[in-house]
Amino acid sequence: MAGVSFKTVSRVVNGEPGVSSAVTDRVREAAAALGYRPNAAATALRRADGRTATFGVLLEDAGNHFFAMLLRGIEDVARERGVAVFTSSTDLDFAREREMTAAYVARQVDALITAPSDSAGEHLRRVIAQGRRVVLVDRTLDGLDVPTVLVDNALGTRTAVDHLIARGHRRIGFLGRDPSIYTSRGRYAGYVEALTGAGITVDPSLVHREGFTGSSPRAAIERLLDLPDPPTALFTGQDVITMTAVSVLQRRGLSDRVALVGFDDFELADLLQPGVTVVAQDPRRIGALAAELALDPAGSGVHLVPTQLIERGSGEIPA
Amino acid sequence: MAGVSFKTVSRVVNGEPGVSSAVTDRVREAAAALGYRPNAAATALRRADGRTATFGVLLEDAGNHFFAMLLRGIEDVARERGVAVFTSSTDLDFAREREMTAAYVARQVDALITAPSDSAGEHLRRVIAQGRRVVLVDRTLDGLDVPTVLVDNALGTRTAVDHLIARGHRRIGFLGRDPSIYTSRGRYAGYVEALTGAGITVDPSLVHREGFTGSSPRAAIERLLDLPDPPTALFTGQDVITMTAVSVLQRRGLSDRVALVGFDDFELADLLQPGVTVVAQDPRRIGALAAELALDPAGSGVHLVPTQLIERGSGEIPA
DNA sequence: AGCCTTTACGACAACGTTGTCAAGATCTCG
DNA sequence: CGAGATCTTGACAACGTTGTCGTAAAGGCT
Repeated sequence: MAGVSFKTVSRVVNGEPGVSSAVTDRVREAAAALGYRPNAAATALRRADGRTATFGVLLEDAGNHFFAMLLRGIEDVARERGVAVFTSSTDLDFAREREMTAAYVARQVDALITAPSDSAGEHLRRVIAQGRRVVLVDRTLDGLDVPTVLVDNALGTRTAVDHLIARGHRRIGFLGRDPSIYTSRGRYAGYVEALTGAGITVDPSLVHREGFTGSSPRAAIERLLDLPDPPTALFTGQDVITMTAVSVLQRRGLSDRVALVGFDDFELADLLQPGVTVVAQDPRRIGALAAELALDPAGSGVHLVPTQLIERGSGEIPA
Repeated sequence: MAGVSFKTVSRVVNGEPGVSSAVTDRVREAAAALGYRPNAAATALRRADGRTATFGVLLEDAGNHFFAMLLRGIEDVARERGVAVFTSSTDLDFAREREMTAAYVARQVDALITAPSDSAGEHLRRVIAQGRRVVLVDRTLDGLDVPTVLVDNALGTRTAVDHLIARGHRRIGFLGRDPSIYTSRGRYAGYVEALTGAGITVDPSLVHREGFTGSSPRAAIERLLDLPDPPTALFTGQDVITMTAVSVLQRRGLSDRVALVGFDDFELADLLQPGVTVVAQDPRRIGALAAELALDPAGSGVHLVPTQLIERGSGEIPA
């Protein structure tokens, strides 16, 4: 339509030098009139560096507030740099994790940003060996030397449990997710450290770790509260479990009697009665940092994003 | 490595007939050993139908619970069918909307699933004219004959406002988003219909529509409650505004005095005091339906997903 | 004017696949 | 045992770009 070779179009579109301004204008006009967009598949295929300007993001659940905000953080950075983002949720299903990793690799993503399960080590190693960039968020795996963004789960939990201990609590329940989840292990470790640091022995009957016990968090909380010598405080190791605890405590009229601190902030935590004290993460920042590491060829190492204890009432109930 | 031509590899990988089982095994072994994955860019480039098994999803905010769940619904269906999903949030910024649409078109998505702004008509028309599949969710545009998934915003709102009227309320505040948002217009229309249907004239001083008024929802709620003759009930036209209303009412100690019904369900709505009555949508179903329409070449028309009034207490406070 | 440099373009190969076609090997059946 | 059918495989073009190179035209210098 502009009466030039397709190579000249390529030059104009990519802003390469060596095209007269008259021809440039003609090409631009024709491109606008036709709604021409370069075919990204062909571009990626031909480019020397093979870059596709695409990330693959693989998280547990894009419907969960924490991961949704993490995704927003990735998006924010990606959009600025013209990178498109594939997303998918695993729901902790390893088959899906493998399948989606393969799907992203087939689509030649420039980087895979993922919160891996413990089992992911093997296939991630292959992905890395093929020279594809991998960035880990929220969770990590031994022996994988890739840029990683984490929080100090043990430290955050220690802060929370110390906070409860300082208010006189000795019997503090722990409600955590399956220990096969990296964050869950760190949080349990922090709980144990805090208690032993204060000279309190860990009472296994106050500990619920999903997958070990088999029962649901709700049943576990009920069980703890039904003990002859029930806990005076609860630490919950994830937002969903925290909300479950709030629900159970409310239904039993114990909201103002049993202290509660949860890991992860969530919407409306301040509007509940009492407000829920939490160890907050900054998932948007975690995501943004991960995306920057994915874009920076020199990016490496483990980056810790700090957590913050937010007092809202539930964690300040004395023993 | 398997000692065959690359065409034979293609046959094995795609399960085409006419390859002996011995060769198939050799190829599979070699592929496994090398971690070979077909290059999706090359495949898409060469395929007769040009399919990329990729969707582009463009919503307002993946961090908002409604859109996050909508995205999950899309993901659920997409994964089943081997489709990868690009996601991006516009935050109502039209420049981003255009930019990301172009980015998805360049990447040859099989379908663009989007909640369009009013301004998107022009560029979407071009995208459709180029033969690319477009599916609208949550919002629609006149003169775009594409598969669409909506809820009946006016009906849902009428149900909510009728519910308040049935409990004796006559002065019912309306707190909505910018009328440039499709859903916001339908919800306001439903509010007006319900009131006039009950013989109540709409009092403009009880109506806040962001963008018209200029002020924030929080300021608007404060203003309404400060009126000499304040509303006895509020209808809030979106989850974020509902949460703001809960916050203001709580701070003023009016939670048990002023009735409240909100559009959109949200987490913890049942754990607030009182529980928040809402007109709930089923965003996951909306997303799943949209994805199915995107995959089905025969999919067309406007599909309405029903809303449901969930009574939790705040909407049952009498005048 | 004659030569060299620069500018502005096009021709062509290549990226890694799939679709088409051809050809050799093997099987079937009278 | 031979002719035809079928089965298995490879050669080659093509998808829409980018990178390399060639070349005609224009410009600069002596």
